[in-house]
Amino acid sequence: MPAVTIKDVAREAGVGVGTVSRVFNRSTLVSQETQQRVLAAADKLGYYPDVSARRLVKGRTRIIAFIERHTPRPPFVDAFMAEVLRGIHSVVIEEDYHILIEPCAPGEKGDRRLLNLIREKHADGLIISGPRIDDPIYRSMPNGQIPVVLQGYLPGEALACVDVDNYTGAYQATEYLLSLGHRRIAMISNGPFVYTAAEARKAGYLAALEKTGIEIFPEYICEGAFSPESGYQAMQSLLSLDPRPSAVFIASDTVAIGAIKAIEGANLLIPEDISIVGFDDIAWSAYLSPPLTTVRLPAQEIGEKAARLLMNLLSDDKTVCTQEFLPTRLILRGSCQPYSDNSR
Amino acid sequence: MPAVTIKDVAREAGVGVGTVSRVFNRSTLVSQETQQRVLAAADKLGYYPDVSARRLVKGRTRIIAFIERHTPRPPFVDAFMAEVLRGIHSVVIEEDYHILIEPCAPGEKGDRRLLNLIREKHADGLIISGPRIDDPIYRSMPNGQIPVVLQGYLPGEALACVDVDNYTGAYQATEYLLSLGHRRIAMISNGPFVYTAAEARKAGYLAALEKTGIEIFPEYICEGAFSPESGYQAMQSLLSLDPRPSAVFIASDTVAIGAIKAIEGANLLIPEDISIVGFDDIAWSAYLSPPLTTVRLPAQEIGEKAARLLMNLLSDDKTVCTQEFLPTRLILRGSCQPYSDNSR
DNA sequence: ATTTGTAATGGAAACGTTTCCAATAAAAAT
DNA sequence: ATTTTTATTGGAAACGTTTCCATTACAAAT
Repeated sequence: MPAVTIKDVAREAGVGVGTVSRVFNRSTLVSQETQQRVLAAADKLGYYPDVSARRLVKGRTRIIAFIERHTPRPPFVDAFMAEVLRGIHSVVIEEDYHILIEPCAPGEKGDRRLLNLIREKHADGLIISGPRIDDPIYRSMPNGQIPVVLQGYLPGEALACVDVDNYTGAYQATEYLLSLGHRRIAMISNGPFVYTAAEARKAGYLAALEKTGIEIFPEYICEGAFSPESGYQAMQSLLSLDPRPSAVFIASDTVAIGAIKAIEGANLLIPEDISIVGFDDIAWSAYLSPPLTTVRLPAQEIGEKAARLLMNLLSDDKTVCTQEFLPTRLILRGSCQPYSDNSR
Repeated sequence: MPAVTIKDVAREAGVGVGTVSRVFNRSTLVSQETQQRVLAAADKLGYYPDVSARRLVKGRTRIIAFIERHTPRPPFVDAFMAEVLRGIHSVVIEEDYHILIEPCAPGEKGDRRLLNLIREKHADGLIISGPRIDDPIYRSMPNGQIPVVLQGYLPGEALACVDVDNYTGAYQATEYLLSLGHRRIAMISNGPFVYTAAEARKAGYLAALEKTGIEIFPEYICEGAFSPESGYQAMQSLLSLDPRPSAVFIASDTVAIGAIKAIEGANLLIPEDISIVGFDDIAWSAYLSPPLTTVRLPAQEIGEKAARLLMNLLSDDKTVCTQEFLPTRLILRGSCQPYSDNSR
């Protein structure tokens, strides 16, 4: 059974192909009566326009690509990413766009895949997630060829982007620990500092300490790697320090879970011996014991904003390339308490 | 700057368009020499074949759609889903396929979206995730129009599918609790029983009990709803029972987290007062306290298998519609202990 | 010398739309 | 009555590929 095309419908309805096309594009310049006839014919024949043909002639795909540009290992794992995706989807669906997901880890292969995506015109626009400071791709990208919005932030690039305000989030978390009287405050990053989010959170942490005039110990700053395991490791090294920190700001709840394990393993109590503030407010955080005080980020909203921005760039190109930073919120739960000298 | 097409390359290289096309399709019937010339010309002009045009003439998109057919609420949230997606991606990328993600919740809108996806030829094949028993869509799907593999299982449908062996997983989990001497074993499902996975896990649980000849209390069977919150609720109702269960099989780690909270809230200890077995082995499970004994499922492998199956269906249509059920593995950790009469 | 076979190539047709231009009919303005 | 405008419509051209068929050149076989 060969596919039924627009010509079949035209013949059936006794009209020209142009008219059929106009009907299906909700063009107003076709009389009520023929419109009925065309629709009836299409229905009878079971006609649906072929999206590939439409794309060819229109030069538009109505597809946006979501580029996962994280390190080779965890492309989709992040529950955060899933929520962002949900946000994106909820807005593009309104405009009848579709989403292509493309994990393109930095490196020869991923770079080529990303570039080809643009050059072969797979999508009309890109949302790039998880940018790294050391990523040279933005320079080699066919310039201005395709609208891009960064989900994240890249200093120095004139790209539209939406991100959570990592700096302020970290600043407030640290400030909160300071307000509880803590002075030996360590930090474990969510991931390597080549990720701008990790860097920004560290900067917020440092700024809060500096403002209070507290000396900064380099050994108090550890690098996580997105996993509980990395948090476990980092916390162990922190616990071996003398004096050990009385509080730790951990820039990822997932990493924090491993860190908590390490603390328990050392027979220390949270928050009695060590206070903890996390970051992300994943679904599980409220159910840890004690419930984790953490920085909540509007994951879905980030996706929505990014998508909305991209939609704007796609419809009228005179849109300026905005940079939006969405506010976080510190969620107080049970993993912190005022400083008291419980350390050795 | 108008896009450079195959004609430009042909002119530049002094050959016909057919030849250029052949070069780019790695056809062997073109001499080494012209091949060089064409490639050089293409490189000079910066030519890349337009994917839409190619799709139109080939009648193939080289896109597969991943259909999220869960209930309206949580389309992407599941970390499990993310891993499956990763598995899918890792195999389709080898064949130069792309992935479209399409949350199509059951209902008028989602149904139409799913159907249009097929009828407008957005993709060559479908992987449908999260099937529900009560989903009528499979009957209204353009029959045999498009290769489909189910990520999950739907009894009675002659569809290719790959799923985890939920039944056996649940059976083994329950059997384990029985072997520890427990007799009052409750269960909380991962989600509503219209989801085949939830149903199968319940069946496995029941079968284990029946085999041991244990009376089944309907009040011991609770319905979760994918969230920690739902687990919290369910466990509270379980704890109010008299006698309360000495062990609970919870068919989702995420749900289990909420349940654990409820147990702690009642000032009971795991595993001293209640033993717990979860399901899924999410990243956090090993870091709970006590570490959660749970049923691990090969999430990524499911994605790989499903994708591989779909690739087969796409390449030669004589492939039979296989049904694969991947084995689970019970991971013993610290949330269970032999039965002792700690209950009131 | 002629025929046959093979490898390489050019170019038209086809894929299924949209869009533009011309044509027609009807209505309005002169 | 004639011209101008407006509302519909038909259909050719275009979008950028692939594929098929015909052609050419040349080697091999007769």
